[in-house]
Amino acid sequence: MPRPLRKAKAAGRVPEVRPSAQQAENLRRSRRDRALETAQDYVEAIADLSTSQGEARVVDLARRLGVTHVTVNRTLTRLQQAGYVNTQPYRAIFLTDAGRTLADECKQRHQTVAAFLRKLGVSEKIAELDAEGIEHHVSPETLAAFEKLLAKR
Amino acid sequence: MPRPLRKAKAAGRVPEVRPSAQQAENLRRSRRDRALETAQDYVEAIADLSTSQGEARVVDLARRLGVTHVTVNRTLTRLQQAGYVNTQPYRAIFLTDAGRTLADECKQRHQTVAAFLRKLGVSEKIAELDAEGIEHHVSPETLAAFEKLLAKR
DNA sequence: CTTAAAATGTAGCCTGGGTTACACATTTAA
DNA sequence: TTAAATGTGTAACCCAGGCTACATTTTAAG
Repeated sequence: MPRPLRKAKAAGRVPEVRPSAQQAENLRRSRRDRALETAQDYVEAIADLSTSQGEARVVDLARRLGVTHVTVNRTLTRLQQAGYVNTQPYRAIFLTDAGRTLADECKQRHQTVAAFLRKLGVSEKIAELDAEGIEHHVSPETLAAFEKLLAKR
Repeated sequence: MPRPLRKAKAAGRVPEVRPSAQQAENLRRSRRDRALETAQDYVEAIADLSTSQGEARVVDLARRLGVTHVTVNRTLTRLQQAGYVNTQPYRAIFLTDAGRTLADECKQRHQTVAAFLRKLGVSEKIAELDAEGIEHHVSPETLAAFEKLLAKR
């Protein structure tokens, strides 16, 4: 008798159909969120540069984001279509109202996450590093929990 | 007379260390990490399925990860090249030692992050959801800080 | 005022990760 | 035993987000 290629299906058994579906949904959301991360990183960088340099230019963004100016350029096209920025050839980049709102939210959240990590005893540098990745996955509920702990003492 | 073209920057050159450079480096790391997230999600899912179902099949993975079997298939090819899994056509998927090690680390870290969030007062469901995204960005130092707080009380 | 340097734009390529449509293999039930 | 159902594989496409190489426009030095 040949070795069975697969195990027989346990008839009538319904082992945790839900958990798997829930997990899939979580992962799907994780991936969906990723589409917004770029926009958030960009508007945050543009806001910062506008403040510190007076205006945001493609090269500055490229330096700040750690990519080439080509990537910045193409991404800005998408962000403009999405309504976050206004750009004109060879001119500085400006945030729309929506972009500014998003930037403010992101900056606030980033600072909360970083401060939270520092409060836990994480070093300055690592807190900043981890916050950069974590911030995009923190729901309002979790953010509130972070703030609550920060308010203590 | 043609104007001299700008010389391309030497590849691999490290720019001066500046605040902006630091931020760029953080973001670069964030992106680099993303390349590992998929591997982690897959080996974790394979490990879980192997335990709960006796073996991990493509369809089960697809269901669990919330993608089609095509995506699973292509990703498994890469994971095999990376040395995390062993696959044969029409057969179950097995983790290599490296894959199992990675899976264990991930599972452990995921549970820590989720437990940490719950301890902060985040609801079960949201804790699970956020942990799914956050876990990939938690450095050993931050994980240790999470564990430390979990040990308290 | 010229012109080289710097900034910006464009073309084209790569990879990862998602999809649908269809082909082929295996399991299972009649 | 055979045919349908299920699982797996492959082809071909899409989009985001990296890149290099080259072209064009601005800007700034002489």
